[in-house]
Amino acid sequence: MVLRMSTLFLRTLREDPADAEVPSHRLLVRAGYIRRVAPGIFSWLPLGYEVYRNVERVVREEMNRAGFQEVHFPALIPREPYERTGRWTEYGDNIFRLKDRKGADYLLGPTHEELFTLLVKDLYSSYKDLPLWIYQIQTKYRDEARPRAGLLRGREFVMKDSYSFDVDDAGLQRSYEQHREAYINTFNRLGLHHVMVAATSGAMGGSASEEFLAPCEVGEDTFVRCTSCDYAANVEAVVTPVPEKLPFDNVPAKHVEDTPDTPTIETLVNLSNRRDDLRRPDRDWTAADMLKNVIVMLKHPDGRREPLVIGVPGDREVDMKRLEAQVGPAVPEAFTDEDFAAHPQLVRGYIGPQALGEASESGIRYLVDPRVVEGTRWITGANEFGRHVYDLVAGRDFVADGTIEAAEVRAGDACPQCDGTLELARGIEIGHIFQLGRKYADALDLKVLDENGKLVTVTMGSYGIGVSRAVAAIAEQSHDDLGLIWPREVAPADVHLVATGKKGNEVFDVGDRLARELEGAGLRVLYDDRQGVSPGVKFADSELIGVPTIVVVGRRLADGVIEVKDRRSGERTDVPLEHAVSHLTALVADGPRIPT
RNA sequence: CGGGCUGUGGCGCAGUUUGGUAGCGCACUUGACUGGGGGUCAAGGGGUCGUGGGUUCGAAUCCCGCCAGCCCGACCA
Repeated sequence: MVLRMSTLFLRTLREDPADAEVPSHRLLVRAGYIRRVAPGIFSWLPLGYEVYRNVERVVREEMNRAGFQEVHFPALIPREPYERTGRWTEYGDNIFRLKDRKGADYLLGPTHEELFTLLVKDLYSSYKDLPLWIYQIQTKYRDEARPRAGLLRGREFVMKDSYSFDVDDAGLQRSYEQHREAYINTFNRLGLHHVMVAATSGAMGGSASEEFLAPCEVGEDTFVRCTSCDYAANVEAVVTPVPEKLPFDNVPAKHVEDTPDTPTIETLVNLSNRRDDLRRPDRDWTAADMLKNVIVMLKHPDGRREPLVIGVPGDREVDMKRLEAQVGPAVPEAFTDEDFAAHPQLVRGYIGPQALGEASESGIRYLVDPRVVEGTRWITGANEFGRHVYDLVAGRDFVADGTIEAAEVRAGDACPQCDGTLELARGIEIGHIFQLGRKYADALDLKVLDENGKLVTVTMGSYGIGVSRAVAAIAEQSHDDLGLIWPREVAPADVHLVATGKKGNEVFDVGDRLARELEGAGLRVLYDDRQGVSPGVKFADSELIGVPTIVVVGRRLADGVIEVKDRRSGERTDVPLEHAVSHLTALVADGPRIPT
C-alpha cells in the first residue's frame, strides 16, 4: 500500500480547532483523522479510518484467537425485546428512539444483551451446546446528555461486545477469566497501558465486574491503586478496611452540651477545643471525631421515596457517585425543605443517631461508614437545635442498621488488602467485563436442559471494548507537543516517506522508486510526494501525523544516504540508499503486514 | 437539567462598548522567486455576520425571542 500525499484526501490544520480541549481530540482533528458532524458524532477520514481498522483488526484477531465467534446484529432494533427486560424504560432519555411508517417503536441499539440472549434461545436448548462465546463489532448509539472530548464520549461509537453462555457458575467463572485473558492480550497489542480495577456493575446488573482503564489525566473514571500491593479499584468499588472493635470501658457516659453557633463541622471542632468543659485531655478534637449524618431521599424505580441517613466521619464528604453505586437502582436525591417539614424529628444540622434507625421512633434507615465500628467514640448532633452529644459510643449508645461504602475515598487511605496506602489516578474506560448472571436469561426465559433432563436457566457474561474510544485512548497516551505517535500495530502506515527538494529534483524519482520497493516488501507507505511544498511543512506534517518511522529522501541523497527518523525517540540514522529496503523491512518486522 | 462562555469565508480570530454597508492570519487558485523546519512577493476566488422579529435613513454592532456549539457540574455499561 502506498498513500500518496499529493492526492490523499487530507488537510492538516496549523491551529487547534476551538472546540477541542483534550489532546486526542485536538490532534486527531488537526492531523486530518476525523471531522465532527454533530456533537458526539464523527466522520473518519482516510488516515483515521486506517487506524480505526487496525484497532478493530487487532480486537477481532484476539477474540478469534481466544475462541470467540463473530456474529453481527442490526443497530436498528424493535422495541419488544427491550420492553421485556425493562430497559426500554430504564434507559430513559439515553436511547435514540424512532418510529417506522406504521408507528411502531424502534431504537438504535445502545448495547445488545437482549438480542444475543434471544438468538441463543432461538437456536440452543441443551447443555451440550454450552459454553458458547459470541461477539460482534457494532456501532452503538446512546443519546448522551453531554458528549465530550471528541471520540472519548460520543453518541455514536463502535464497540466490540461479547457474551458468554454457561450452564453453571463455575462455567461462567471460566468464561469470564478467558475473556480477561483475551483483553489483556488485546490491549497489550494495541500498545495501551492499562490497569484492571474492581468495578461496580451499575445498571447492567450482575455480580463481579472489572474495568480496564487506560491511565490518563483526561480520563473520566477515578480509580485507586495500592502503592505496595496489586489492589486496584474504581473509586465506586473501593472497599474500606474495617478497623478492630475498640474497648470503651473508660469512655465517659454520653452527655448533651449546648453548642451555639456550630452549624458546620469546623465550627464544632473549634468550639470543642476552645471550651475547657469540652476539651479532650489527651489531644485536640479533630473533624474525624465528629460523626456527620447526611440525609438523602432515595427514589426507587417504583416511585417510592425513602429517607436514608448516612453517618460518616466528619473529615469526609459523602461521595454521591459511590452512594449511587451502593443504593442502585434507587437514585439518591436531595432532602428538601418539605421533606424536613414532614420529619420534624430531624433537626437540620443537628441530626444524631439516637433518633435514627429502623427500630427507632422515626423508622428512618441509618447506615454508617465501615469506620464507625463498635467502640468508636463520637461527637454528633443531639437532634436539637444548637446542641450536640459528646462521647456517644457506637455499639453502646447507638446501633446503626448497617454499613455503607459511601464516604469519599482519599489518597493515603488504607488498602483493604495489605498494610499499604492507596493513591488516586484517572483513567479512560476501554474495557469492561461483567458476570451478568441470570438477569437477562431470566427476563427472556433462556433455559437449557441439563444432563439430568432438568430445565436450568443459563448464566451469562457480558464483555465490552470501546473500539473507537480505544483510538482516542491510544492518541491520549501516545503523543507529544508536535503531534501523534502511533504504536506500530495501529499506525496508519509503517513508514512515512518524505521526499524533499526542488521541483523535478531526482529526490522525487528516488522517492517514487523507494515507495514502490517498500510496498513490494510488504510495507505500508505514506509517501509525501508533494512538489513545491517546503521541507518545514513536510516535516511538521510527518510529526503531526505520527507514523512511527519517518524516512527523508532529500539533501543527503547527494551522499547516497537516506535519513531514518524514529518518531518517538527522535533518533536519526543515515542509511545508504541501497540498504534502505532491507533496513526498513527489518525495522518494522514486529509490526503488522498488509492483511492477507 | 443548572452554571459559564461562544456563534463573523474551510480553520483560528478581530470588528460589537461608540450603528455608516465586513477585515486579519492560516488554508485555497494563478505567476515568479525560494528549496532542510509551517519561506517571500504579486494578483485572485470564497462570507445568508447562527436564526426570526423589532428600532433606525442605515444593524455584525442596539432591543426582544429562538436555535446551536463548547466547557464545568448533574447524568452516563
